[in-house]
Amino acid sequence: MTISEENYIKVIYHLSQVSPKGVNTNAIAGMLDTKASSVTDMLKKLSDKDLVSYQKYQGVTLTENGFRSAKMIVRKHRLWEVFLVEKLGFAWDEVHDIAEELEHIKSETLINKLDEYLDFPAFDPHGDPIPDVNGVIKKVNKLLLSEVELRKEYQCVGVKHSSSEFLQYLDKQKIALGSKIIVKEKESFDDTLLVEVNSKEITISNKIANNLYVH
Amino acid sequence: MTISEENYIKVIYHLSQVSPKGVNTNAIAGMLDTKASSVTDMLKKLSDKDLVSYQKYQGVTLTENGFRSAKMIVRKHRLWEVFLVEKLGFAWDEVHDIAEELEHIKSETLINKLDEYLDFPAFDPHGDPIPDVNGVIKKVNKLLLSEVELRKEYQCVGVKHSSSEFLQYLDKQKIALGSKIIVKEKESFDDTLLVEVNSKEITISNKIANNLYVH
DNA sequence: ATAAAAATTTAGACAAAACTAAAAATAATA
DNA sequence: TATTATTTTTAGTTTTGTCTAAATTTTTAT
Repeated sequence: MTISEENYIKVIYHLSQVSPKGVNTNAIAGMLDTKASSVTDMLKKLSDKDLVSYQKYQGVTLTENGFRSAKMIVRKHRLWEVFLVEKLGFAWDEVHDIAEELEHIKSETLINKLDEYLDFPAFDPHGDPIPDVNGVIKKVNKLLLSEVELRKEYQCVGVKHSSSEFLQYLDKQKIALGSKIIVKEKESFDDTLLVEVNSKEITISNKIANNLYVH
Repeated sequence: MTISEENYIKVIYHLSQVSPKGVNTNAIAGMLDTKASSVTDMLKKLSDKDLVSYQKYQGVTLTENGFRSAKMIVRKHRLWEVFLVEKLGFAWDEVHDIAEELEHIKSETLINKLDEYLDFPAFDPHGDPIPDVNGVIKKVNKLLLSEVELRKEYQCVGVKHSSSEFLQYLDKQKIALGSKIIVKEKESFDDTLLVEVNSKEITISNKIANNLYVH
């Protein structure tokens, strides 16, 4: 697989989680910052290689092969992110682009040795699960902070989108994965939350609450 | 720079060490396993980018820019090799191809953090020097085992070519970088050496002696 | 010095992955 | 249902890096 093919497969994998019955050409184009016509070309090629099943105008799904490949790319991406944060001391908002390159390094042995070196982590620095050597993904029932019950204690376990701005906001508020969090009040007008983290009370917008997973 | 451009620059850098007054088109083609005509095309492009100075039929040399870039690629390659051996437990004959991919990862920050993580090594697992962040390379006056004086103690510091077969031969003979070595006798007929390593006497062919650096 | 050999470059072509513009199919709406 | 809007595909180009075959330059050898 070329780097380009891998990027398509990965994007189709992620989009499949939202639209399992078929991913749209335009959606793929949007994610890859390319044109719909380029996507069509690539889908034909991926279909010939039995990585996706594709019929004109109907969207694509991953085949067994494509699904396996996708999980291995995601595995690489997330393991490299752990390495960058845990070993090299990068901040969690700095690692995505570098991991985007590292995920295309070919060697199977490399990634399995890296996995071992990192002590077989199950989650990456953003709380996303890392497929193991067989592609098995650990499930956690997490919910968005915006959906939790009042006055109950939760723990931060992940972020929905890992944009730099959002992650840096969390850093500034000293909210990290593992932080205990309790929603004290919910403002019914704009869904702003009054929460307790690190024994301090802060207010959190609905937009933030909609992007933070707790457990 | 594209990956392909980087590979050309790196090869020109290595060949320049042997032919400093101009590297031949064919030599480059040989190293990259490509055709001379492809090399000519690329040399024009690299020349336009001021990475090499090139005039038809006269061979190429690196410009200041090209030289700096080349050293950074070599720096990346060798730092990754150290990482693979020291941290991930690869054998020294297994790391070349993987480092060949890793050397093209773009981030400056990444490589400097890796350098720090590895404790700023000056040499890679094969004894080759690693350019520092400013491109400065530590020189060591090393000589080939075939050129040393009899009965004097030397230390292995590097290999000339790091082919798997050669490295595995050294492993088998328990010769590692840092091993003390003394040449006891030299057979004048075929230049075979009788040497002492690890308090054991072994015979070493001229071909081996011509590929092992000592100090 | 000249012919033969080797090395290098040019010219033209190809595959991969992208693009633009136009055509076709599907979805949405009056 | 007919029409419009949106999405997707097709057709034809472009760029990058490669190739083959032919032409040119340089080197070697007679």
